[in-house]
Amino acid sequence: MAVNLDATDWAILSELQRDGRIPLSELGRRVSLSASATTERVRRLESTGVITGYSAAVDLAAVGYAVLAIVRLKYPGSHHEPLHRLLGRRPEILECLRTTGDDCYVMKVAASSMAHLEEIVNDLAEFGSANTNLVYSQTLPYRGPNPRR
Amino acid sequence: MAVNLDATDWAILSELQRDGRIPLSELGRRVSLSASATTERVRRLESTGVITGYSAAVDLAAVGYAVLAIVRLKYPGSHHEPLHRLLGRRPEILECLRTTGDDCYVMKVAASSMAHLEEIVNDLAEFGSANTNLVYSQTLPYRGPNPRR
DNA sequence: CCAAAATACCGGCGGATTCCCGGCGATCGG
DNA sequence: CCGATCGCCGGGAATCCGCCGGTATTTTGG
Repeated sequence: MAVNLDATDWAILSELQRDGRIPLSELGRRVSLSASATTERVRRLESTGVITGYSAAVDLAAVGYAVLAIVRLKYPGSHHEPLHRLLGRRPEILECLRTTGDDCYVMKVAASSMAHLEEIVNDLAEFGSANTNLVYSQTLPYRGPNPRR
Repeated sequence: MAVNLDATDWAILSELQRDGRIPLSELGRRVSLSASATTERVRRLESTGVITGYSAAVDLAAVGYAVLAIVRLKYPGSHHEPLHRLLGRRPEILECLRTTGDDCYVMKVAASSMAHLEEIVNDLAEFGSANTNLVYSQTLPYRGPNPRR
């Protein structure tokens, strides 16, 4: 599953994580490679599954989601389909991880207001006990993996 | 801070979150707009701060980070600089949110092995009591905001 | 050690895309 | 009614992408 990456590959990943829309020619310039060699590298990274896609980052507050919360859900039993259906129905649930420990699921939830958040948490509480923490600020917004020096 | 978005804007955001590298002409085709009108819309979304950037998504396991964990840190006191310095020194810490509740910080941490994870958590435990949960799987990988129907 | 093969890189060409215009039509305020 | 503003469209120049053959370096196998 793990692919071997050299310094140039890491440089490419770093640039593409910082700005996923730079032209390949510019990317080549930054990593000191010709455009075609860069293209080939990127294509390989994509086809080996290192790069799984590209996406625009959207500011939550700017689109009306003023509240962000971490919700931990203790979910007894093993009927997971209803939860999956809820994930499909609730775009406000932005991310959902299954974890070890007391809390089976950890989710990131966006809402436009506290009332809105309450509504979502009510839905979640149908499944188990939900523990909610509001997010003050993103001390460190998500950054992709970087080489361990 | 919040910007008003019409259905076309949301369609653009949706497409760009799904594939941040599609040509603007193709994007225009998908949202039924000319290339230049699309360009103008995207430019506006960028300059108003709705779109904060573009980035490539990198598979953690594929680059050697086989272990993912959620670490919650109870951090007494208000000396946050040392933690910030640690964030800069430890690329394995992928994300860090400051939250309400008992746990002041919630982080997402990637490691190549349990030993590696232990090392990182040791660093964190210098600051307060760290509570770690391993991630089995990403039930729902991060998806950006979508309109609340 | 040498030769053959494989790999990674470069440069150039045609087609597509982006960027920058001016122009058109609708909406708004006076 | 009229001028101004806004969003959209279409066109042309510059740029970029995808594909090609050719060259240098590394790897493989005898």
